[in-house]
Amino acid sequence: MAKKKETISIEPTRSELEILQVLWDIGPATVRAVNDELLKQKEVNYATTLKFMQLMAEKGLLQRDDSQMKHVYQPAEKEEKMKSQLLHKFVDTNYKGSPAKLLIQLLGDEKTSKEELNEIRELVKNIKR
Amino acid sequence: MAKKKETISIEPTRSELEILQVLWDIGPATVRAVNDELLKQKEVNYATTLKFMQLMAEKGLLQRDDSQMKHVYQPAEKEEKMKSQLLHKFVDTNYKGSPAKLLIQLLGDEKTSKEELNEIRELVKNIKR
DNA sequence: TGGAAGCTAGAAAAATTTTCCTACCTTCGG
DNA sequence: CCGAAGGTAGGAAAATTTTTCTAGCTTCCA
Repeated sequence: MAKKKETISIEPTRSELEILQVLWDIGPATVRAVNDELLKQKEVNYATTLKFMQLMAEKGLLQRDDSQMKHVYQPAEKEEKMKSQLLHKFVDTNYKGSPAKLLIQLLGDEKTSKEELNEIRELVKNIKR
Repeated sequence: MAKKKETISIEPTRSELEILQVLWDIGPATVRAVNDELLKQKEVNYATTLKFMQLMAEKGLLQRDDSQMKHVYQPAEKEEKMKSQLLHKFVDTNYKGSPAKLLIQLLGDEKTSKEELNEIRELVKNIKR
């Protein structure tokens, strides 16, 4: 039996991704909870967050349980799946589809700390099989 | 003497990045040349490309030589510098600032081919010292 | 030399993304 | 029961990004 690998059709905008990230981090939540989380990062209006989450639910980015007065939202897709898709798109766009090119950039980049570099080396060493 | 590391202030939009990529690939070029390149990928209107490049020059994303009738444009920044910045922003947004997390995703991802994985291993092996 | 072809620039429209006002409903404490 | 607090939905507006039309200038060559 083959694994299903459909592609997520709707790509989140920046703002939508912020909301998704909050939900992945804290789990299913109300608009209020998400908004409170966002407030820790930047100024946001409750109505704006509400509208986004409603739109995202319509688009299929979020699922919502509206059986209660306080609707509870959660991401329609697992974080890993969405991130995988975003990463591959990023690699396609910026590294002509070659993850190795991305890695080269990472390894050669002054902004990548020594600790990060060591961590990366460890990772690959262990995977090596 | 300290190295300069100013941050590029303006972030390119998707469309702007496409144009930058063409210019990085083919070198300084006229709007016509860029548009022809873009046409290989998708349908684009000359006037649209022109307008983008004009705006990008205004924003400082491109530099232009308008001493001749056919203006010649080129990216204001080196590809590596811009890509580095985009990558770091991507890592911040999606991997909480940890490049290692990104790598884990890459290594664990079914969509990453065996060839790519091997290439990555080679890379890190060679870098190791 | 006359006109077609190619170029830039300005203005505007269209499309998408983001923001917020406000009306109305439900819940809850006094 | 009443009013305050907090919830949703609808409708717009604002801001940003993308697209296109067209006027006017220059070049080129038939």
